[in-house]
Amino acid sequence: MPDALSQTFAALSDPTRRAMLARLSRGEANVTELARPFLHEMSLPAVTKHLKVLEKAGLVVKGRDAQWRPCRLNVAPLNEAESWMEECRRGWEESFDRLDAYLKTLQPKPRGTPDGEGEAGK
Amino acid sequence: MPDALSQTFAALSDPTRRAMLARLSRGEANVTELARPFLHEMSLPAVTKHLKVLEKAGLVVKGRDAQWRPCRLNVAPLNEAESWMEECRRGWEESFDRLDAYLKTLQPKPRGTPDGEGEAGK
DNA sequence: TGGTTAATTAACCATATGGTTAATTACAGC
DNA sequence: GCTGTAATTAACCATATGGTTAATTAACCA
Repeated sequence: MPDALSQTFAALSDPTRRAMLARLSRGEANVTELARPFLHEMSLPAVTKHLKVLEKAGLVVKGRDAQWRPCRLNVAPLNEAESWMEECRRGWEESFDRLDAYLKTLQPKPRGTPDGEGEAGK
Repeated sequence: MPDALSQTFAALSDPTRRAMLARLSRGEANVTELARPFLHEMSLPAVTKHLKVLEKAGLVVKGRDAQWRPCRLNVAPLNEAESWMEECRRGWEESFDRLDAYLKTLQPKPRGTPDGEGEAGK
């Protein structure tokens, strides 16, 4: 799946990677710094691989300073992912509005809606 | 990875599933309706599987009406995913603020900051 | 009872993912 | 030119994912 959104969401679908992003959201870090919290659960190469996933998704940009690779967060893909979700929720809310309007159409009862057991549809 | 956020993001990391969610965001649909746009690219069982992924992630709720399974979108997991991202971006923005404050500390130049080539750090 | 439609399950396959250990590259400092 | 540190690559393995076809379940209809 080479499309950007899929890569972004896939990158976010792992708790290790999310933790790395959260770490980077508080400032630059090189690979060993990033890896430190996980070195009791997994090896350094595993971290490198996770980092590569984040990089390919564009969420992390890796620089170079001698033998260190200072990494920083890039939020652009996050924004695109968020706006997809936003769009999705927007449609959902509109579908509620449409349902609401439809129900008003069905039940013209113009005076005080004197209570009622609810149970509108079924 | 049984944690909810991971499941949500993983569910969103496939274009077919996102398209199904987008469809559901405009209103309920049963499985064949949901599947229709994809039946030229994949089989019905494939769609069923995608649907199951969405269901396990809590993004879709499947009802039953005779032999039909009316599906509707549930946005709650979307909200949680979005707020994780929001939190991540928040940290990122704060780190910018901190950098800004730090730079002001370094460069007390109290009068008009008469321009400057930028190039603050390096 | 038998036929049709909706949907799922079973069995299988190829590739992707997430991890390992061991080897390798790249750089700094003496 | 060695030695140590940072990081990646290589080779490998187990399991997960995304798809297939064929069979099955479940409901309606007549």
